[in-house]
Amino acid sequence: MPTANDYTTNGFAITADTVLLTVRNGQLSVLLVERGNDPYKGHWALPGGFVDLNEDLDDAARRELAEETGVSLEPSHLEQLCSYGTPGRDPRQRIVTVAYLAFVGVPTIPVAGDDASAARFFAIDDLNIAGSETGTGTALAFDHAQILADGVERARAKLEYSTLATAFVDETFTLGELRRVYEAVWGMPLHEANFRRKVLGTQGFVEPTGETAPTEGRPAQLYRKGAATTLHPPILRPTRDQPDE
Amino acid sequence: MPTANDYTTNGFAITADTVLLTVRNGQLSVLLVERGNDPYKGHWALPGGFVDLNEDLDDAARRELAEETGVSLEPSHLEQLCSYGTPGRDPRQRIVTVAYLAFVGVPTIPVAGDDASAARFFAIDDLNIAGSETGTGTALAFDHAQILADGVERARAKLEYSTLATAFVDETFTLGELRRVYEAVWGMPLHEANFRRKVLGTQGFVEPTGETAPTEGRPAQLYRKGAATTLHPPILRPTRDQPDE
DNA sequence: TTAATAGTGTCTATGAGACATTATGCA
DNA sequence: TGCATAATGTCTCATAGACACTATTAA
Repeated sequence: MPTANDYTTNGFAITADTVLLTVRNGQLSVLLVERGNDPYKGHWALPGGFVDLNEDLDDAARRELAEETGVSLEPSHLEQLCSYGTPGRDPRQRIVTVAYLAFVGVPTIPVAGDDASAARFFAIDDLNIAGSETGTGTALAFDHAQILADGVERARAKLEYSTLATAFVDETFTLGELRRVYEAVWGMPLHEANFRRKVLGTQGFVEPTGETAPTEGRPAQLYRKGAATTLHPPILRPTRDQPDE
Repeated sequence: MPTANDYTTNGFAITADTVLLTVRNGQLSVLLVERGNDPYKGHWALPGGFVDLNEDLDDAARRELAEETGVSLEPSHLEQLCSYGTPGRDPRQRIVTVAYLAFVGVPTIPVAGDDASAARFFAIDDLNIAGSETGTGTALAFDHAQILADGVERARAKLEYSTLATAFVDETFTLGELRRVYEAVWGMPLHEANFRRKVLGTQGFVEPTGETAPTEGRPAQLYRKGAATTLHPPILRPTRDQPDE
């Protein structure tokens, strides 16, 4: 098994890093690993690592995620985010990182790292990234704060026009659970009745199972993901009504 | 000046290719270069080439575009599209291509190639790419047909929620010209009166200059790009009303 | 009974699509 | 005058936001 040092040449190296998002305790959260080696030893970073010379990019992202965190992903649940290759972003050599984005529900995640010294979830609001108002002092390695910020914004946008939200809940779920996903990712409360009307009015978004689940109040109908992947019409974020200006 | 062969090692190489789109004669078109060397000698390809070891990715995209086609772009008019790195996509060695997307108006383009044997525009509908119905036999080099298809789809989507269309017209333009951009990119006729109402009703999209331009019929008001970059509300493509199914 | 959440009904404002009509240039 | 395009007005329908109200469970 190659280690990072095998790739330290005088040419380019490629890494594949993954922004794995989930919703835990009502908060949008990301899976990070603590780096066990320099550079940035002891800092938290996105799981990922060097792409092998005969390995496809997304295969590398899945392999590194599994090695460092124990999380195994279906190939379909991984989408490319962006690539980052500014000279100097890694002090060792010229490295171009292809970043991926993944969305999972909480119960599917057995976090246990092999290569990294630790792996755990952080609430986005507790990290210092662009687009997050609060944030204490957890400084991410490399330019991973920027990558994470780009991934969070992509996720927020995709909730509007895709069925992505169903990736964050169990196989069956209530509309309240689905709404709390939207609220956690967008960071704002939604109107319960209107949300229900929009979701049920969008063909193929969810379909009822006929069963109910207990809640604190009245039991809720259970739904499962429908056949649609894109939403017509989209479910838009509430008014960010100031034009650019 | 390094040539491609300088990069042929047993490691990774990075290329930066650009999908440069414009609207010519009412047709969405892309700038391609004819390859002067193997592999794919004589085939048409996206302009681009190898990234230097101490060069930023978007700098390389602009440099290669200028060298091969004579087109100089502002840095701001270039956005990253996606990266393509499947093993075997280039027969020489393992190459990861970072693809960029650019939008220009026709008059800004003095096409003249240095490195490539020829450079010219092709109407998207005349190429064999996904998402294009017709298409004669121009086979693109490498996986550039896929990259081009991804770029075209990105452009179509961005017209909906951004002021991108103003990048395809002159500094001042009529609403008819702007509408014909939308019609060319989306490949469908738009309702003239409703288009006008939506554009003028979107804060910051366009602002009147007070001057007029002659047309075949009644002279049209001239507008220039406004301060907005994103559109609230978006101008959505007409009904693709069949859900996924 | 109260708290809490699920679920329904309705009023209003807004924007989209469709269409009719007028305005203004040129051949 | 006829033609082509620009520009305006208006009708209808669908959807979003807001809000009131009912339903069903547990404590």
